[in-house]
Amino acid sequence: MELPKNYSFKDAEAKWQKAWEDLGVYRFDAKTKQPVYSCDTPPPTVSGKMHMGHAMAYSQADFIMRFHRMKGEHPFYPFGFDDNGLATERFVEKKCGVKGSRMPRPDFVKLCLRETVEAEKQLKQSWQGIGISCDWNLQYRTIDDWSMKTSQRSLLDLHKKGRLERKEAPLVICPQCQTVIAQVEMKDKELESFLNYIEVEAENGEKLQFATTRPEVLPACVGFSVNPEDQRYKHLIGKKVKIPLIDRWVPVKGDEETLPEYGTGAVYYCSYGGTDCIDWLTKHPDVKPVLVMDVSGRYNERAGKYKGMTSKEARQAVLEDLKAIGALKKQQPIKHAVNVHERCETEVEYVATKQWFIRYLDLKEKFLEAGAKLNWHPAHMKVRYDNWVKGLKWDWCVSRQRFFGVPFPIWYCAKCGEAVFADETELPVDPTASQPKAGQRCGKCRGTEFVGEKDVMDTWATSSLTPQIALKWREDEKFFGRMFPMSLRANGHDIITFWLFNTVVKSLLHEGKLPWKDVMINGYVTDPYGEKMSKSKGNVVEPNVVVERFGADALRYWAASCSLGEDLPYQEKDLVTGQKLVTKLWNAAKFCLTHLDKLEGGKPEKLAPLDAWLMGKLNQAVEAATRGFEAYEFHKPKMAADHFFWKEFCDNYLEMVKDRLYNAQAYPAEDVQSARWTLYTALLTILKLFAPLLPHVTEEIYSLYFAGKEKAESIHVSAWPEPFQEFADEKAVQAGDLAVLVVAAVRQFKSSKSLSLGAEVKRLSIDARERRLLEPLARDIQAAARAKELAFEKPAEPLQVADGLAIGVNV
RNA sequence: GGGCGCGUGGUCUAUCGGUAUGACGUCGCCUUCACACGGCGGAGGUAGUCGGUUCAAUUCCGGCCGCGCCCACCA
Repeated sequence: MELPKNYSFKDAEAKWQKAWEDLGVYRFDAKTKQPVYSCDTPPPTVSGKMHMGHAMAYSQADFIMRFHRMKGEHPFYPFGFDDNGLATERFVEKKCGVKGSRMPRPDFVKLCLRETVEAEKQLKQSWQGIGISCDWNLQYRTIDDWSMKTSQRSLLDLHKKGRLERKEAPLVICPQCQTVIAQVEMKDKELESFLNYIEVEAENGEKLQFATTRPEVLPACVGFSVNPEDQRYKHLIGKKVKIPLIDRWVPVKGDEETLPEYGTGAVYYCSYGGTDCIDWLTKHPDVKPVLVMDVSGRYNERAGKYKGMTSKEARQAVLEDLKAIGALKKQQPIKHAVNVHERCETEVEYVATKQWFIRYLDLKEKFLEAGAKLNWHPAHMKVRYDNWVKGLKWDWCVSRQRFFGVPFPIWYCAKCGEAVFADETELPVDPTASQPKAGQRCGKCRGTEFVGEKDVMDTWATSSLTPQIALKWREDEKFFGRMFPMSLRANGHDIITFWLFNTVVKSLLHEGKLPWKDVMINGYVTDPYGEKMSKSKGNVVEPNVVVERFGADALRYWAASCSLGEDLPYQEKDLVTGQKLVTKLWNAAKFCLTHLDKLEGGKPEKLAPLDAWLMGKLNQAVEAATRGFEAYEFHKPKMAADHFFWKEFCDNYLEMVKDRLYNAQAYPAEDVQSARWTLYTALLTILKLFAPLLPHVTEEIYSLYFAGKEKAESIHVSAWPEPFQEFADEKAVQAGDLAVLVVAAVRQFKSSKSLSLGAEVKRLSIDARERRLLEPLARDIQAAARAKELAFEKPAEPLQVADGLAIGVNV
């Protein structure tokens, strides 16, 4: 058997990606008798291209899935696309030159659907291009009818469980752009500002001051706080103070959080000046908010003379008015961080609106317990989850004032405003385009006219259901029962607090258990200097380009080079390393196969000493690789396979066994048979160890030779190697290691004399004390050293090989 | 400001109680038979910094410095 001279990764990778798909190598079979190993991977958003971070993270998850497949488990490995939400709207608006807010929603939604289908095709190609072994028949989209149905079903279920509520909540708006903005559209900005000291009068006539950076919200002031321990003010707690300009009396509360040393130690609260104000109002429910700002970003009639102004205008006006009456006592310049709208850099405003919430703050303890039951890889990532849960202050707001998303299955009674929920049989439903089913009446006033909820759900409300979406939740109960919880979630460390946490929440609320057993958390990809890749820095490298130049196997090899959870800089040299390995594998296989035609018979009873050494080393590599993959530490299998293949197998074994293969007639038949069997077994095992990392080149070699001999049609469904316990022979390993040292010493000698490695040695002397150990390997050593004679004797000019062992080389 | 992580030869990285792994680069040598997309050999690090625990620390603990990520409108 002769392999072609060169391996073309371009041809082979394209060929195998297609063949795997055609042959259904990765197809999930619901009737399988094998234990199922399932994986919940992130659905990438369709609004972008695949980037190196994706390439790394999905490769890392794929290593694990490929390992489990070979271990004899049956993978359930679906792939999804996340295509609802703000990012997609932006993407479509930009691409088509439209504005979602300026066109009829059904038209916009239709447009988004069309564009995302197109984008998904390209993304699918990118993911296939790096050799992901998911089953594309299990593909889902977070906006398709099934996902929508699942998401709406989840909402109805939460309603039934009393977890859904509609309540007043602050919404972030940009007063400049006059629009509602999302968390992700905000950024931090260090701002030069003034801390304004304003005087108020207490009930008892006492004058005191508070300090604020936001005097403009004064018309909305409803409360006042001091620290309960603060001797200056504690006697005022429970009394009232009069806010100037609006002459409103507001209550003074005692709050631990009010720091005596900041400003004057007194603070005012407005509805709403910021999240702290909202918190304060939540803590003091007896105080009613006075909402002075509308969604337009302008003050309304409740702001009195400031009506119609924006914050910026009001700040000016309020300060002037305060100055005029002498209430502005001091202005102290300070720097502080504020949230601004990323596009126009305007400070954001908070206005109160009705929103849908999933009530879950009471379950913090449960969430912490759940987090503790998950198997985190790496373990320290759990802390991020814990800190997030402990820091939660809000229920989960799931409504968004957007267009392209999963609609709420909710109408409101046109008469009394009472919410009416869709029936589960109607799902998926768009309440803006349909009515509740016939005969439905308002539960409160018996009204028969309804208005559909216009808001759509937050994208996390749906993507937090990926296990339910993939596993046909409430559609195929038997299947779901068997498959849930899933085995593994692969997740980036940046979205532990969103995607991972939200998925845990939904799963606990719906099913009362965790969605998966294990989680593996991946890191980021940075540029060669450790900086995050971003368009604005111009340091973005595209995986498609990398695959084109170096091959998917090389890309994956790079992705395996860091430990799980670590950030990895993209360096071209690392891709070259992978490419070299692929070439080396090809060449080594080419050599082996020319000698395997004559392989006859099965496993020998006893191995030749050198072969026993190699098998001992092979066993170690197999054990290390298996342990590594089982612990999600894919870089360990990589190192084990690398080391065995490159050092032990190529550099030493092949060089030492060559003579036995080329001059077979000069050796006993059983030694030759031993060599051929070892060669076959070691090569096959090497291919298998590398198969999860380098699926293409290993499959190519396997298919050209081993597929015909072994039972599996693809290396990826062949059995993961087990150590050959019957050949575990410590003495042989020890002897082989020593023989390798002797050969290395001869090489070193030749190198130091500027001799070719092929140069003949007249006589090689090995210290007689090692005769017992090395004599069985004498012929192999002699052949590798190209020595005409080999003798166990005291060397004339000794070269130190190891402690206690010296050799002499006579050329 | 809070949390988490990281800081190892020129560059990236493994190890994580007994002076350190590998890759790339670099220098020298080697081309008849798997591979010059190669082989062999050499040089190069006292593991950010200070201090503590220990017979022994890169590895454990604490301070500091630097970097990254997540969170947070201390009015």
